[in-house]
Amino acid sequence: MSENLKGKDKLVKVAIELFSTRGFKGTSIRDIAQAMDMSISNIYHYFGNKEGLLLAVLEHASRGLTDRLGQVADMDLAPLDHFKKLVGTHIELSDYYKKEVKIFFLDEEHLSKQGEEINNQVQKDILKIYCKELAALKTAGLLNRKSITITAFNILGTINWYLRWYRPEGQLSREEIAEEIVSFILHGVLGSQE
Amino acid sequence: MSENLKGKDKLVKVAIELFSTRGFKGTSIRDIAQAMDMSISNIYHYFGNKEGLLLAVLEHASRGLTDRLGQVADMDLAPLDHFKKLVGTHIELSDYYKKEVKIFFLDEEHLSKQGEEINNQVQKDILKIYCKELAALKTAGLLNRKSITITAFNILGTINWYLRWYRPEGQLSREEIAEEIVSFILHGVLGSQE
DNA sequence: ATTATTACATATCGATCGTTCGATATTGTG
DNA sequence: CACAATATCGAACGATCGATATGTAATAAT
Repeated sequence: MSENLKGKDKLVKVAIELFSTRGFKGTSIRDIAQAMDMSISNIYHYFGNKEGLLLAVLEHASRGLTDRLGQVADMDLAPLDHFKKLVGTHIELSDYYKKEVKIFFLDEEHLSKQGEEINNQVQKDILKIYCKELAALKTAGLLNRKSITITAFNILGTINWYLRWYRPEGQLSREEIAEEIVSFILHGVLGSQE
Repeated sequence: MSENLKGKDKLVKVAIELFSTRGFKGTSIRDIAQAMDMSISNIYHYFGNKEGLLLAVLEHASRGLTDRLGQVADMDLAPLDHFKKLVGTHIELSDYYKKEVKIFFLDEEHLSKQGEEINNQVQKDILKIYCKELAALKTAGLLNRKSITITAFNILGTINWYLRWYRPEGQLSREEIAEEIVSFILHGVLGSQE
C-alpha cells in the first residue's frame, strides 16, 4: 500500500529511512535525492533546508506518538488494567514508529533550538503520562516505589531499549516479548520494598 | 588530576569529549585539533585516520567496562547478594564511562567492520554476564520470569537509560537513584507470574 | 657525537558538503 | 485558451571535509 508516493510525502518517507540508518549528519541531501530518484532542489522547495526535513520527520512522529498514547491515558479503566493497557500500547506504538524514534535518539545531540524543543516536549509529555499513571497506582495502594519519576524513567528505558535489541527473526513473537516486558515492568513497579 | 596530558592520551581525552557531545560524524578532525591546540597531523600519526581514533576510544571503554564487570561476576557471593552487587557496580561503571558509552550508542550506526565487532563483543559479553547471573537466580528458585534473555535486556535498558536522564543537579543523590533502580530491577526480576 | 626514531607543524589536495539560482515542466483555475 | 501557481530539474557556488606529502624540532639509541 501507499507505494507510489510523490513529492513531499515520498521525501519524508525516504528521509525517515536514511536518517534512521545513517543518522542525520551521516546522510547527505544527495543521498536522499538519489534514493528517491529526484533532484536535490525539492528538499529546499518543500522544507527550506536539510534541517527542515528533519524537523518535519520529528514533528510527525512526536504527534503520532503522544496523541495515541494520550488517548489511552484518558481511558476509563481500573488502575491496574489502565496501566497494562498503557504499557502495551506504548510498546506497539514504539514498534510502529521504530525508525522515527531511532532518529530521535541518534540525533538528539545536534538539533537546532526548534528540534530540541520538539524532542523535549515529546519526552516530557510521555513522562508526564506515566507519572500520572503511577500516581493513580499509588493512590490505589498498588505502588511500592519511592520515587515516581525514577520509576517512570525506568519504564521508558525498558520499553525504548526493546527497540534496540528486537529482531524479527528471533524465536519469540513480538506479542510474547511484549507480554514479558509488561510483566517485568509490572513487578518492578508493584514490588514491595525490602 | 592528570591535567597536563600530552600527545596520544590528550588526543583520546579530547576525542571522547567531542564525539560524545557532537557525535562522530558531527566532529571534524579540525575540531579535535583545535580543541587540543595541536595540529591535525597528530591524529594521523597516532591513529592512522579519524576512525582509528574512534576505535581507540571504543576499545579502551569496552575493556574497562567488561573487565571490571567480569571481576564482579566472578565473585563468590550468595545469588541475591551477587546480583545486587553486579547491578550496583554496573550503574557505577556506566556513570564512570558515561561519555564513552554515549559514543557507543550515538554512533553505532556508522561504524566500520572493526568497530561493529567491538560494539557487538561488549554487548554480547555484558549480556552473557547477566544471563549467567539470572540462570543462577533461577537455580536458586528466585527467578520467576519466562525468558532469561529478555529479562537481561530489560535490565540493560533500565541501566543504560539512566545515563540519558540523570542530571547531577537533580534532587536525589546518585546513590539514592542507584538504590531505587536496583530495587526496581530486583522486583522486576523476582516478581511472581500472575 | 652521530644517527634513528618519534613528535609535531604547514601547506595543500580532491571530494563532498549544504545551499542557491535560473530555467523548465506540470497542474489547476478563470 | 491563457495564465498563475506549483513541482521539478541541472548547474554551479563557496565552505569544509578527511587525508597526504613534506618538512622540522625533539628525543632516544648506539
